[in-house]
Parts: sequence; structure tokens; C-alpha cells
Amino acid sequence: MIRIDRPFILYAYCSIRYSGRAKSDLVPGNYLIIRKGDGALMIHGADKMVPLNYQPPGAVMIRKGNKLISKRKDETIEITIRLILHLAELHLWSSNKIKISMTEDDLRNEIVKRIEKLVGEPITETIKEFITPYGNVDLLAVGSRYHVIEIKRGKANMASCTQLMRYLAYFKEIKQETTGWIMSPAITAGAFDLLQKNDLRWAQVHHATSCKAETPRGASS
Amino acid sequence: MIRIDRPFILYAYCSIRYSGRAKSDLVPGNYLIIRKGDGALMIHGADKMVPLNYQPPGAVMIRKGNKLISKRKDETIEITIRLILHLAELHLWSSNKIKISMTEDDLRNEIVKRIEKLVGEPITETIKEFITPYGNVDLLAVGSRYHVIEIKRGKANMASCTQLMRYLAYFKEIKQETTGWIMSPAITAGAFDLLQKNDLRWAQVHHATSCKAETPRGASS
DNA sequence: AGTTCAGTGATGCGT
DNA sequence: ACGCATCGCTGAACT
Repeated sequence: MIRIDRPFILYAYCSIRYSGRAKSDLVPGNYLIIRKGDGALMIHGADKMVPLNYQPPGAVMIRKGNKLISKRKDETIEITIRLILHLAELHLWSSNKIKISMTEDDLRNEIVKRIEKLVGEPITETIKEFITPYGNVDLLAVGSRYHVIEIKRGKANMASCTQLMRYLAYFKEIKQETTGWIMSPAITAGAFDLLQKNDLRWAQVHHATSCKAETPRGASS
Repeated sequence: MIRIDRPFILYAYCSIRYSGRAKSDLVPGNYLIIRKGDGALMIHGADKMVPLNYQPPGAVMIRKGNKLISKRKDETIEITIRLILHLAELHLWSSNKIKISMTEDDLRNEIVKRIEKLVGEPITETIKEFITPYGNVDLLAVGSRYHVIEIKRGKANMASCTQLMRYLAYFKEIKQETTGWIMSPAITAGAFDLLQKNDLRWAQVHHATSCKAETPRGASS
């Protein structure tokens, strides 16, 4: 019963049992096991990006004979190793953080720059992450009325609409005149219909370059 | 310029550039690169479960000198290798599928068994995935009225509520008397408030074992 | 610790 | 293909 702390990769013929939030059994096979220094554990099959089984950082691993057992809170992964095919410790693994651009936040900054053109009226103030009891509004633009804006970096869908409608319910409660907007590069047909039915608007916006506004009525898809 | 098809793991001192839906640069360091036979690519740092950079199945990889370039549609990852620390091909990697239990679908089956006790009235029919223009209802139970049931395997949140409310809007349109339910092992405080305001109900249900029903009024959290 | 939300979400299932 | 919903989602930020 030995505690294992160092990060390693292990390619082995093994079987896996998981129990916790859910349960799973994995029949014996050749799988790739990756264990990081923070406790993160991933067991990968031959395809797909997501691991077959996994455990988040904080898990503690011990070895008991030919079994590797990783535990975290009420969750356990038990790896029964039948044959080690490849094993390596990874020294001096870097933990640099990655910097991503073209996120939703970047898009919001673009929208703020062109806000008057997008909503079609003079705006005196823009507030990011405006707090309501039903969640925080991505962007609130104040002009002759409030513009409640939900931003999506990709294609907006029905869930995006209901998220917007949830915020609007609050402004209705406090009897504040508002227009609800979704601003995104694209929107699904169902979401667009839902917007129309609720008298909400969509403005097509793009990352970094141009922004073009349309009312639901004028847009085709 | 050599095309690479075989799965491998590579631990190397390298830098990464990604461009596609978003953009990122990763400063030189020691990273673990995993490439699967279906094209899936993952570049892992020293911690966390999620890769720093990645590409889904279908990506094509070529080698150009000390660069590995993986492309898929409009997305490119370029790995500039400065020093190979460890390299291995993975032979006979298994692609067995994993079978998970205690999913939302399992919970739904439990609920169907106890449906009359949960909704508190005789039920003549239960329909899974009942289709509405606003999406498919997890479970529809028909008694003296309709019971529209949204099921969550974990803790229900505000998004769960708005999802339910979206379905209910349809039944209101067709003037069908309904009661809206969320059934889940737990629910967040904000979601519970939102339910109450909209005269909807929550029933606490558990995986596999017992089910206990409560009205929003009676529940504490 | 709890809650909310973004994500290069990914993945599966339907149309 | 697109649309939609789940995920043992993970991770981050804020309370």
C-alpha cells in the first residue's frame, strides 16, 4: 500500500471500475493512464478527446499490489493492472497558463465600441455583468430605455433566449422599459423564432472586425 | 512533409500556436502531447484535467522538420518541437465503449415507477421525450391534468427552471392545463425561488433507491 | 462551500 | 449537415 505522488503515464492492459456520482465498468483492454502532480487522473481509450474515466485535481492515489486506487471525496477509481506495456515518469512538466483570445469577453468589448450603431440610439452608459436576482446580464446599455444584451461567442440557441428572457423578467418586475437583445455571430432557427414571439431582437456581430445589426423581422436565418 | 497517422505520446520541450474558432499561444515548456488514431490531439500541461490545446477527431497531422501541424477544417495547431524528452507509439490501443449507470435516463426510469406517488394523483400514461416546438419534454405524465417534468441527474439550477418554463409556454399556447415539475436529487436556492414565483414544483428524487416528493412551499433548500 | 456561467466546450441523437 | 440536450461535464469568478 504505497502512496503515489509523482506524475506518470502508463500504457497497460487493465480494467477500470469507477464509482461516485455515477458508476461504470470498463472491460479489460489496453488503455493510456495519465496522472498529474495535482492528482488529476485520466484514462484514455483509442479514440475521442474525452477520457473514458477520470478524476479531477485533488485525488489521492495509492498502489495495492497490482491495483491503482484513486480517491477523491466519495469517488473512487480502481485500476486493475494485468500487464504493463509502457511506463514513464514525467519530469519538470510545465504549468504555464494559456492565453486565449476571441472569447465572449473580447466580443463584448467589440460590441461596446459599436453599441450605438447596434442598438440604434444614443447610449449614455454601458454596464458589464449587471447584477439581477436571476443572474448577471452580459451587457446593459442605457439610453432612452434599457437594452439588455445577451452575448454568445458562437451560435446562439434556445437556451440563450431563455437566459435572456429570465433577465427580462426581472426588469419587468421593477417596471423598467427594456429591449432584449441577443448579439452573436449566428443564431439557430428555433432560437430566432422564440425571439420573434417574445418581441426580442438579434444583432449579428463578429469577432474583431465588422458588426451588422438586424431586427428579427429583417433577418432570414 | 510527412503525414502522421499512428497514435503516439510525445513529451517534449516545445511551443504551441493555435488558430481557429479562437486563438492562443503557449510559451515554450515541457508538455505532453497525445495523438490518437482518429486524429484527436491533446496537449497537456502539468495540472488540470483539460488540455491546454486540443483538436477533435478528424484532424490530419503532418510533420515539417521540427514542426508538427494538425489541421481540421479552419483550425490549425502548430507544435514547434525544440527537444524530444520521451516518445512512444501506442500499439493495439483498445476502443471499448464504457457503460455508465446512474445517468439522467436511469433516474427517469426510477421516476416512472413511482410517478403516481410523486405527482400525487393517478396517472394513465407516461411519455418520454414528448415533442414540443420548444424542445422535448423529459417526461410527460397524464392524469386529471398534464404533468410536465424536467429531470436533472444532479443539482437543478436556474437554467433547468427556464428550460421547464419554455416547455410550459407551449402547453399554455395550446390551452392545456399543466403542472410543471423539476425532479432532481437537489436544487439551488435561486432555482427554487424561481420555481416558487412561477407556481412550479420540485420533487426530490434519488438514484436507484427512495423517492420523496415535496411542494416548493414545504421545502427548505 | 455554494452558485452561476463560459467553453476552441465535446458527444450523442435526432431531423 | 444542423439543431438540441446531456455531461460523473471542467474550470473560473464571485459571494
